[in-house]
Amino acid sequence: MARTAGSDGERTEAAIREAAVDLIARHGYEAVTMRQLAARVGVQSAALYRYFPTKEDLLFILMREHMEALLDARSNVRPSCGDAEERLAAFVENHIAFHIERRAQTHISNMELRSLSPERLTVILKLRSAYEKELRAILREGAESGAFDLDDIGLTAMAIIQMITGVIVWFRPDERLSVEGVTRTYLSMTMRLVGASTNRETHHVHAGTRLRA
Amino acid sequence: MARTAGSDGERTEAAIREAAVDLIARHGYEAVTMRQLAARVGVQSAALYRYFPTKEDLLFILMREHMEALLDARSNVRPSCGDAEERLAAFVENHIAFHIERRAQTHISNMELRSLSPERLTVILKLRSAYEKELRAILREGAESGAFDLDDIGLTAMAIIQMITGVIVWFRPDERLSVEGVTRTYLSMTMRLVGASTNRETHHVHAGTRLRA
DNA sequence: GAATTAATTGAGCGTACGTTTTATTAATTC
DNA sequence: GAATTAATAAAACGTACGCTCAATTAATTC
Repeated sequence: MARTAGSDGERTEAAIREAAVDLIARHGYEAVTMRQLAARVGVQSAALYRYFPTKEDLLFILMREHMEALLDARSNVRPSCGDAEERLAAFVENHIAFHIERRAQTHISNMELRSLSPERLTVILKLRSAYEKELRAILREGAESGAFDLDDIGLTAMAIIQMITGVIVWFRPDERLSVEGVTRTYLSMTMRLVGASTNRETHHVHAGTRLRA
Repeated sequence: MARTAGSDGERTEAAIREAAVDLIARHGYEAVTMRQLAARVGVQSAALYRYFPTKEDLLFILMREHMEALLDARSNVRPSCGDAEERLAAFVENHIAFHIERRAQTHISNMELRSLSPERLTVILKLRSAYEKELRAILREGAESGAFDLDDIGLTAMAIIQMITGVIVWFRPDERLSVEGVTRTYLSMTMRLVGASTNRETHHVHAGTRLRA
């Protein structure tokens, strides 16, 4: 046989991306085969090569688009330029919302860096550090204005990123914890971490929900 | 040819483990081949099977021993039973020291869980949660005694683990940052995170080293 | 120093991988 | 409605994988 009735390039490509994100996030890039991916899409493996020249191209495209989407999401929230604490809160809230919504892509972007060629790895790492740079700028502003009290901007930035990205490792949205609740708690922890002055006030507001688990 | 002059089972097995840890941490379990591993050891791939029945057995053994070593290291530090803050400090210091010293193994234990069979995955996850349970116990004690001020024990524990394990992602010991300096900063961040009361004092002690980066 | 055990090689088995090629059919254009 | 383009199937190519087996040599035992 050959072209199937109702086949559509755009839909097929989207289906490939979707299936690839899910499979690679679940089993890892190296463990996923092109035949497995094709089967999930409902197509022969040769058909994949009409849309993505190689397996690594597919991985790279998925990762690059995820990073670009992260930077875009960030740009759309940034304009609200208040003080450092407001900006940090916006950063954290956006980060957590974005990563919970895109668990699978985030997993891939964090785990499969070593499967990229050196040049492509560089591209992804540049996008990543552009994002992290924004956090460092916020921390620096807060440190200089006295809004924050922290030891080391670089270390604090890494610690915050690790902490708030770590949510996707264990958090499942339909449990005892809502996205809002988790975001609120992480925001509170972040503020304490940077020694924000409004620390204690923020606290006592939801003192009633404390000490779960 | 066959048995080589000076060959020794114990030494060969140790060499296989060492090479496997390095290769798997660098390239990922799925990407490393038995032939590649054998070449690194300086042996034919068939020889590997004298020491490890399958590739997955090798992975599992490496991971299990790493987790057991982590729990052992923890046991040797725990007896110093002071208040919650002291115990938390001991936990964090031990955790960071252990993970910096065993970067590669930690990477493997965090990244290659999905390559284990369900039964073996369960074994590793049990060891992991036994470790995390200790942290939660410390947090609970501190929350109840009033030494700490935190929203949610479970979330705080996960946040701390993610934060202090994240050190191995970017930290390289021979840079501007010493192991001691990083540990001190992370300890300080942890204490702020849990709302420990001695927060501010600890701070001003090394106020002179602040605001790097 | 013969018998036994330990350690390894070299060849190869069966399978599955990423990818290419060619043919074929569906949709679109004119 | 013929010509063209888009989308796929089917088959296969070359390679590399995890792993096994038989043979062979080094070390150890008695």
